Amino acid sequence: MTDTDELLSIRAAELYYEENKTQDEIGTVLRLTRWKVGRLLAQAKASGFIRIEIVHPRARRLSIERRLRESTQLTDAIVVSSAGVSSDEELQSRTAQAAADYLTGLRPVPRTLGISWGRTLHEVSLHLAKGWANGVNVVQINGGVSLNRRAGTAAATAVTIAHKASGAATLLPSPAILERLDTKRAIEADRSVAAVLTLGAAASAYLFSAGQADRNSALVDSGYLTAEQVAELVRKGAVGDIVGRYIDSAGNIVDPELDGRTVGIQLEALRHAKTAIAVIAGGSKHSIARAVVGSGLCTVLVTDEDTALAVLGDDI
Amino acid sequence: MTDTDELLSIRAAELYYEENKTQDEIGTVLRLTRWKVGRLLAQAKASGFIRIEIVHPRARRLSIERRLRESTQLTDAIVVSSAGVSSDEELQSRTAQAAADYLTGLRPVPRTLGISWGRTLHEVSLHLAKGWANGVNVVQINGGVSLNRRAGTAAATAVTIAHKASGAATLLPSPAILERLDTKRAIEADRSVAAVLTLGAAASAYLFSAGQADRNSALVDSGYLTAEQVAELVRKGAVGDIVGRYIDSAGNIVDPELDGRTVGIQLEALRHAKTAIAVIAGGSKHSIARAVVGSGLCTVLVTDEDTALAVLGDDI
DNA sequence: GGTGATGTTGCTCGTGTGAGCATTTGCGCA
DNA sequence: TGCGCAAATGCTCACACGAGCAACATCACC
Repeated sequence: MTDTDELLSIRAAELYYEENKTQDEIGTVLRLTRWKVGRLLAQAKASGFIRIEIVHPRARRLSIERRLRESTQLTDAIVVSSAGVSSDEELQSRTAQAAADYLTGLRPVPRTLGISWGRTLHEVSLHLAKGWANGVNVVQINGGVSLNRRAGTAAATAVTIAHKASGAATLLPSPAILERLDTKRAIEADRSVAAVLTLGAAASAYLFSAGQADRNSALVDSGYLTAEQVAELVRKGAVGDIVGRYIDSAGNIVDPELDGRTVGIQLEALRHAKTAIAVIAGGSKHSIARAVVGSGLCTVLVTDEDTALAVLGDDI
Repeated sequence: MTDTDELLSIRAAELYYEENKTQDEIGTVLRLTRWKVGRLLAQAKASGFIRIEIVHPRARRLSIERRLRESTQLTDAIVVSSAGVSSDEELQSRTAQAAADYLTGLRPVPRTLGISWGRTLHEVSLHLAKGWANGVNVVQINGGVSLNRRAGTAAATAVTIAHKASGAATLLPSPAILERLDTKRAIEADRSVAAVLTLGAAASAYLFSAGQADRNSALVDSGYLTAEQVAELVRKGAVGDIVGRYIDSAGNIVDPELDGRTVGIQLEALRHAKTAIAVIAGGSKHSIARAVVGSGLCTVLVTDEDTALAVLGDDI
């Protein structure tokens, strides 16, 4: 009997959702009472036969957001739908848009916003509307001025975000990673750098992205690391980087020596921050997203549906 | 204003469809009146942002079926949903199932059912339930007894369909295509063959599939044609075959000489039949499906969603 | 075969929602 | 500035629908 009922529920669902018939009409067609039809439809829904998707670049997955808030220590989660998305680029664009939206609606409005840099953050800056806030000062929290032709992207990101909020941008005039520890100590000791780091460590909110640990990493692209060095980090357990610092799946620094040569705020500053917004999207960033959320590096996660499910452990 | 409205309609849709909130509740959250929310939802639906799919192996696409009935001369159309289908095999299986269902529900129950043979038809025979009808006699309408190890599939199909309907199967003891015209004439003249052909030409209903014109054709597979011969047929405009006869996109015989050596009922028998059910599924059969429907070779089409859209000319 | 437990069916009632209409708002144009 | 038109808004009404309940069928078990 259950088998016939299942088939009937499908026939009913077709008439209900595709043909917009009333349950009563469906009852007439299928020779059922109107209540039976209602129950069949409820059954079809409960069995997951009815899939309702909101196909729109700005659609979100509220149910996943709720699950994230409930099963992690995140105070907030923004999950963009991946319905109808083919490319990773589109996914990143959607996520960046969502991050811009979130930032715009953030209350209280941060006085100082600490930001990292990268493709994702840059896209966020472009998606922000002019006047998204009034008087937010932006400060870079990790090094990374131009080593290559990508010149100025990091700076442009900070300046754009600040400019669109009628605020000022404070840049961190330092490479991301230095070759020698004492050089790093020296540059950190420099007043112009130290002041920025102090400012960054005391920001009222943070906005940062994450990099995956592979040859496509932004740090490799920018010339701070070689593909081989990253491969070695992966061998040591690295899943990706946050503000230039490589972490393993437990959120721990993978290579203390390398980390010592990395310029930027400490991860602890993020861990203790009241508002730390991580923007992470794309299939290659599932592991790092998991590590970031799992180890409490952010209070807010802005991501795509698939990454969110990976964080929740729903994928296999 | 339209832009904000679009965004609002998405937010409303999320709350309505994902969170099962009432329009009134949504109004409270978004600071809108309950009527505005209703209008936003209607707008979201009208704009196609809300996609409702019935994910089930036996789900059909009634709207496409209706369009087919309206814009072609088909008396009936069965279109199975391709939602959640990954492989062509699954699509064919779903379509075969639907064909079996249709045949079971066919009224008046045919006294004699003319059938072709092939992978698809064989699958239909397997999907038919025992006792799907009572006393239907099955007759093969085109030649094709075993030339290779696939031995007996054609016969098995006919016998299975007949057996499950407590009827008898009449096999056509002839190859599909003969090498010489006079051999074909001779075999046709043989009483045992002629009787079957006469019976087949007078069947009360037909059930047949179609083959695509490429190297994967069943006729190539069975050894009746070489891949080169098929390629030559394609050059002449062939899009596929029906009951062993290759036709072009207009439904005309492509190669009269070859057709003269093909044993089976004439296409005209199908064109004039009261009930001619074509079962055609899979991405490679779009053209042949189009040709069959366009040239009136069937009165009923059982197919998959994508093929149906191709027949309607919705693809590009 | 009787009896209780469980699931199914038919129904009442209240609520959510869409159609249709009155009213207001916004906007172009004189 | 004022007028007229169109679009958006607020509302009434009717109705489709789900929750909850009573009656009934079904089945296991004594």
